[in-house]
Amino acid sequence: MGTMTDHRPAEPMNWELYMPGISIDCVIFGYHNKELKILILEYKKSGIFALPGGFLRKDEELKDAAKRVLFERTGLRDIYLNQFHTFGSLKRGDIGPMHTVLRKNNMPFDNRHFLLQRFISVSYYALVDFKQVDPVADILSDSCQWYDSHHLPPLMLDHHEIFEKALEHLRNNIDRSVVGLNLLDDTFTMRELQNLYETILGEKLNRTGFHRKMMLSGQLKRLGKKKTGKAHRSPFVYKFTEEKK
Amino acid sequence: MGTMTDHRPAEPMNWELYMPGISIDCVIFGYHNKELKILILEYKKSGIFALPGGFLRKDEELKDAAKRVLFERTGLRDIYLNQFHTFGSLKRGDIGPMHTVLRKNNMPFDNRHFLLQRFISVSYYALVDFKQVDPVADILSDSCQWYDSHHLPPLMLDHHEIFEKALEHLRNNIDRSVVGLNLLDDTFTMRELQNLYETILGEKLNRTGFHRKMMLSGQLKRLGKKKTGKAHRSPFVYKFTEEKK
DNA sequence: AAATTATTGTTACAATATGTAACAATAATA
DNA sequence: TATTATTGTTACATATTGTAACAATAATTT
Repeated sequence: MGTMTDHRPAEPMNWELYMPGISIDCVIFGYHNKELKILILEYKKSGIFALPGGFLRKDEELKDAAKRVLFERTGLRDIYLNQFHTFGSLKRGDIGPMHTVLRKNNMPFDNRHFLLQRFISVSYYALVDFKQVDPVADILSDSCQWYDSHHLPPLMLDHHEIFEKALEHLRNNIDRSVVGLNLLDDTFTMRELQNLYETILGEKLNRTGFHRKMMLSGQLKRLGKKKTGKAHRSPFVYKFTEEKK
Repeated sequence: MGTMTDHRPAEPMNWELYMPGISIDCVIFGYHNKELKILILEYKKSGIFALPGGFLRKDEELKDAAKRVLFERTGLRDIYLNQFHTFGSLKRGDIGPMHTVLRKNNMPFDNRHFLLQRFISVSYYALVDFKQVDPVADILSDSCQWYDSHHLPPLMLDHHEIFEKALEHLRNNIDRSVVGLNLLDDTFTMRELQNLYETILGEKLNRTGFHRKMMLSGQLKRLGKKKTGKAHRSPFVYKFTEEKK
């Protein structure tokens, strides 16, 4: 976790520079081995798991704050980001978990500490290339790891609800080429694209119907053939006509 | 403008009870005479127009805050509400307009006044029965009026962008019966329903195709006939099978 | 009372999209 | 050379959508 690079801010937080009561949470999706993966933080010594998140600087655009969080966790810039909902449930005001984190880390605080107030969470989901990501833990966390979306650890506060809503929005957007562009390699076979769809939607799709729909959609360009080494006809490889960025 | 009832809070705001930097803005849609209407506030003596909005109490759910704003402006409870986006552009931090409002109203303030900070706006759209609404101005405003969505006055800050995004979401949700349930009378003819669709979508629809789609959707129940007084066949009246609430 | 008018409800048919099965192509293996 | 597994293609049934034609009918006009 973060052995290669460390994007953590070196200085401790100066809370004066941040908007109080507003947090940014990110559901970071990756795709590997036919599994939809999510990046999850574990707070030091507390056994508390959470979505990667951060705060909004007073001089910063919302989306830039989300980009900053993503850079700090993944080292990647120019990531696909989509704001999907803002969560403000009062049970988010449960200071228990954060209280535990501060105490276990021997950090000084009183009950009016920035982190112990009620927070409204503006939430984004991100689509990243699993292979390019080097997950980095932050100053309060001892790990930042990919988890299969079907085997998430118990998450803090309403973070599981946030994940579920993000997945719902991802499913609604699956036909936009930006999904495949960011979760697959540059080139892929039709079966690999179908596997991605089936993983995200959580259901099997008809092979020929899928093939036809994709070819008619106009978002794919067929390239050469790909030798698989298997005892059967070799598939074509495709790429999206749209540029990644 | 609030001649019948006044839902304004009697007491001046105690800013201590509210989350700083977080506002709630509402795009309130009504429908009348084949026009999509929006409720707009005009601040006293300033010529500044804005969406109805308010602030989030520290002990209040986000959606309850939006409901409170709606009640204060329309006198209605149990309104259909949908959170669609959160706006946080730095240009929202432009204190010019609010500065003007406070000054013109001879309200004391300094540059750290609650209202002069940067705000993040969690935005909802609402669907209300035009005929049941009695628009009420608030303490800073001298009017709260319906405007045709095609003839809105110039709006404060990014409020026009907020309206446009709300309309986009309304258009995406138009096939859900909740739209017709809240914008039309309990019973209506097929033509009246089609008029609503055409107004919201901003385009003409094919009559027979619309009729068939609606009947096959299963969300309509046909009642008796309606004498229109016009020299032609009288239409059926319909209602939605789903209950209003 | 019969013809006219305007709009509604229904039917028909074409065009398009979707679900499913059959079949041909082919790269490696037996 | 035959076998095997998977791919690309074609075919056909079913469902959906776009469009036009036509029949029904409530009030008005003649």
